[in-house]
Amino acid sequence: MSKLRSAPTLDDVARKAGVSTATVSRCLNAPDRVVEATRQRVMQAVETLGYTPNFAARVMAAKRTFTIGAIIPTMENAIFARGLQAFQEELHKRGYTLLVSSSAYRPDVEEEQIRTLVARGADGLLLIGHDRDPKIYDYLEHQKVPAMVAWSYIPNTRAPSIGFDNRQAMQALADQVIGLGHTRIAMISGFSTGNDRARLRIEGVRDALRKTGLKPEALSIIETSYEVENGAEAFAQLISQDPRPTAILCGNDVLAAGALRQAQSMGLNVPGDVSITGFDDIELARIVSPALTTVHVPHREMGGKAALELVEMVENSTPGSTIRLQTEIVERHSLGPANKS
Amino acid sequence: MSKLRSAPTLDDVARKAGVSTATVSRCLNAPDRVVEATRQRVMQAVETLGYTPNFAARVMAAKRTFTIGAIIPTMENAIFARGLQAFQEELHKRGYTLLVSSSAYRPDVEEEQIRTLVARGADGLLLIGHDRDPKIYDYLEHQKVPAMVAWSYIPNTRAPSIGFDNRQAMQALADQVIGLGHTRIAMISGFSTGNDRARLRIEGVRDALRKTGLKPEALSIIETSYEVENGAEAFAQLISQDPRPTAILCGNDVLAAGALRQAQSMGLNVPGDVSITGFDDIELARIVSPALTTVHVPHREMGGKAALELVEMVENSTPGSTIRLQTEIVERHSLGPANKS
DNA sequence: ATAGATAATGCAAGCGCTTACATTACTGGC
DNA sequence: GCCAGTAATGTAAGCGCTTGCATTATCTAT
Repeated sequence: MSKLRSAPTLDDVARKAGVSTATVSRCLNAPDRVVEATRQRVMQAVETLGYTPNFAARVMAAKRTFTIGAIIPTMENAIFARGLQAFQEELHKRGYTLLVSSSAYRPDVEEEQIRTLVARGADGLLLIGHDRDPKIYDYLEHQKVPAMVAWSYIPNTRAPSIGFDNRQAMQALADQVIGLGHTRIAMISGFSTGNDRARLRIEGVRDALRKTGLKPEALSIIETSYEVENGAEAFAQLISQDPRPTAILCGNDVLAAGALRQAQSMGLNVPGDVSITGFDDIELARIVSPALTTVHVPHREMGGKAALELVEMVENSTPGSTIRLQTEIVERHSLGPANKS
Repeated sequence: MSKLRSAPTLDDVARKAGVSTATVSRCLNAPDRVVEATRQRVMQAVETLGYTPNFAARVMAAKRTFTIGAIIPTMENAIFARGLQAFQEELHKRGYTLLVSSSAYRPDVEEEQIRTLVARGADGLLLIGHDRDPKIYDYLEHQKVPAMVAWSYIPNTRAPSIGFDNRQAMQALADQVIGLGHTRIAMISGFSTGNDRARLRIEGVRDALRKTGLKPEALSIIETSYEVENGAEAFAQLISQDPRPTAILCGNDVLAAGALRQAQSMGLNVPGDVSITGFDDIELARIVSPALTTVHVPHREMGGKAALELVEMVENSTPGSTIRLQTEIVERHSLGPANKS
């Protein structure tokens, strides 16, 4: 029976070049183990046949995929984009391919994605934040797939992490807000269950309040999902309180952009009537006006180092180290002194 | 020699359940071809062993990956995010997994990514825009990997596409601008080489100009890459012309946001002194103030339908059909009547 | 009961590659 | 020139799964 015309295989190349499949394989994976003349002949054959190695077969034989998986909560806004880009670039330099999927902030979806990625043979995984069912860490351990957590820094957890201290960073910002005379402070946060970053940022604000003798229980917080609309809505709700807050700290820039828009559409001056702050310092923070005073996160550095660290874990079976990055407050124009009215 | 403890295989499950590997395989892939009692026993074994099928092996044996690849120009802004999300959701419903990578608008990178995705056995590919080396289409054809183009609508091309008529959409917007009395019009576009969307949008503006007897050659255009900064810079350059343009049409919302910011920082009122328009209607368009008058693109619809269409091509080896979607102009506040000064 | 049909299961041949090991082709030192 | 030593290449055994076909168990209608 004649073979159907289909993608050429190693065998076809070998036959065409008059060598064994082993030699072809070596040409592709370890060119220096093959003499010049042969290599040329083989490469010639590869070229004319338009041969592309079959990934699955290669993986199967070599037990390595050179693939790293990453699961991020969302792709709809730019929060993770820049860091992920750096992650991918660094990975690429090291010969790895990145597989990305997004979980829409849903733990069940995340778990499914993790399993999918593992089944696909990801050599390692990048996860965002620490909070997740411990069973998942068990599973990963059982499958011997190293995982690294990013966007968070918490030592002594199941997985090593690279990130910043969300709590401390937010506290520093709150300190500054308080220093400007604000006492009626409110907060718009992402949902804090299952999201250590959101949770710790809230704690950070409470810490700052406590430090200056303000009652942290009095802090009114609205938790919502990270969308502009929701930021706007939450703002409307908070600002209608009596007495009205003079500063509204937002869990991220997206929420802050929403709050800002709402303030403006309500005819409120920012920061004259009310101050608004963000977190992350994504591009958006500089686009809105007034530009957002926010916490700058070293996205690219985080992504790049995460890649290095993860590759190290994969290749040398090391446990991986936990790295703390610094954030800094970037003062722009959405935060001003409290309006003592 | 004792086997190293490693992930359990089909064989392990089969042995544990006292059946053949074929039966286990069927339990997993076609449960109704196996009798209840056996299935339970097998599932039990799967459970206790913590078995996860090996993807590469499955692919190799089944010649199908249930994977679709997508290569988008960038993940750094939200232009493709929403559409891709819809694409992914629809794919997921149909049992497919999406692999995404970004090419940073570079043809060479795109080509490499295409090859990678094909080598990984993607059953189909989603590409953005038509413009690319014909060799790539040859390659795809040779490898028998169906590809669908999105974000563009051009009939009778190498690959079927789903999208909108960029030229006509931009012309409609330009018509409106002209209708408002603008005659000195400038444009900030993305690089048009290798980017049919950018190219056609420019043509659209020229068409509108021509239609009303204005000279299309007089249109000054700055081409730059799609970043806020560049939009700002281009704006500064265009606005310094004498006579100064009264309307600046931007190739997308990101560029428009940059232009807007620059206008404001130069103390120019938008749209009082100069009108600015965008394209795409991403979230950003509603966040900036004044909110952008722009062209609304049905991102989610496009993504969803692209998925349907591509799956159809993959599963039934159909050539795929080309679908045209409608855009509409959304009037917000960055476009106003020409200031006859 | 029993032949004949049908459902459930098992057997075993690949899928396309990598790689340990075996074989063959070159080196240079004498 | 010959031999040890090394470099280049070939041989073939899997990797873990799916699936066509063969076999065996179960059912239906007489």
